Amino acid sequence: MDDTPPAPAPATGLTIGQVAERTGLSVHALRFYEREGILAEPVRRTAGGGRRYTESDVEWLNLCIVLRASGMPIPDIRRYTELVRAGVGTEPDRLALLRAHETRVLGRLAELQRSLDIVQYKVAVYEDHLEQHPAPC
Amino acid sequence: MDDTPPAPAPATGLTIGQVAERTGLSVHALRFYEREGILAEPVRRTAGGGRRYTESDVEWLNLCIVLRASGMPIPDIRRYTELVRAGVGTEPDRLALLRAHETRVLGRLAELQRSLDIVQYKVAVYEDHLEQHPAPC
DNA sequence: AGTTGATCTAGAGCGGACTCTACTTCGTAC
DNA sequence: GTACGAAGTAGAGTCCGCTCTAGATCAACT
Repeated sequence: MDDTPPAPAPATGLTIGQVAERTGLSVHALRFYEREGILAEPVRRTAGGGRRYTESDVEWLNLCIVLRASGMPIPDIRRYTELVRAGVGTEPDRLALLRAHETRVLGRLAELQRSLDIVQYKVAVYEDHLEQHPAPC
Repeated sequence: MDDTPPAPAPATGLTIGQVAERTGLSVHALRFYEREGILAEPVRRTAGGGRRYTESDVEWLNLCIVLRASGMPIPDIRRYTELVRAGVGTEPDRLALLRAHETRVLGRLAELQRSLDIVQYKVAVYEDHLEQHPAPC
């Protein structure tokens, strides 16, 4: 019989290249993250084995990027992902994990700020110095 | 002739262990930093080859610690150290280096703050949620 | 003289987060 | 069909900043 379905299902979703472009992650990093188990749900595949990401995959990745940018190690992101996957009932644990991270980030911010103060102090000292002893020669 | 000098010269200065204690760096890290050439001046040695640090070595190390804590890579610290060692005339370069670092730190602070905002938003969402659907039995 | 315990050097090893390689396969274009 | 780029896998390699090991030496104490 003659059914020639115009590529129905598999054409849906974003390729790994498109997701790389949108998120700023490399395709290598995307595959790496998947192997590390930090995607909320398994990525769908085409018949040929190609990954097809949904918009919500991209949103999840954006969260992962934020967590990484704020210094959360991959194992912690994995733990959080697992809680989300486990579904209803894990909310208190997720909250605890996020709160702990919040605390770490606040600490890091404070430390950075302290260092910045010192750097700025030194900058000011050099500026003063150079103002009084301009171009040497 | 009965001179029993009470350990005159070599007894001066801090041992590597003492410096480790004061700075919080490990003795390994101290030797590593020296190899990396980020000490302002060569550390003095006892007859037997043991390192003896001065107070100003410790001060310099404290600066290095601040620079590291604010994310300056070791090669940049080395560059700064070299400028300081080179002495008078390198002040403009040192200032430029510190200003560049200041800019990076400011950027990092902004990025961290953005991430923190998102984390705190999520924390708030979970808190709300758990307030309305308390302990799930 | 013997036993600690701290230090020395040179160099290997580690943990984290990717990044890259090698080689195969898919899908579309000509 | 064949040529090409994008994608697949498994696993090795890279970079950074230490950290640790091995084996020798040293200073002080008993």
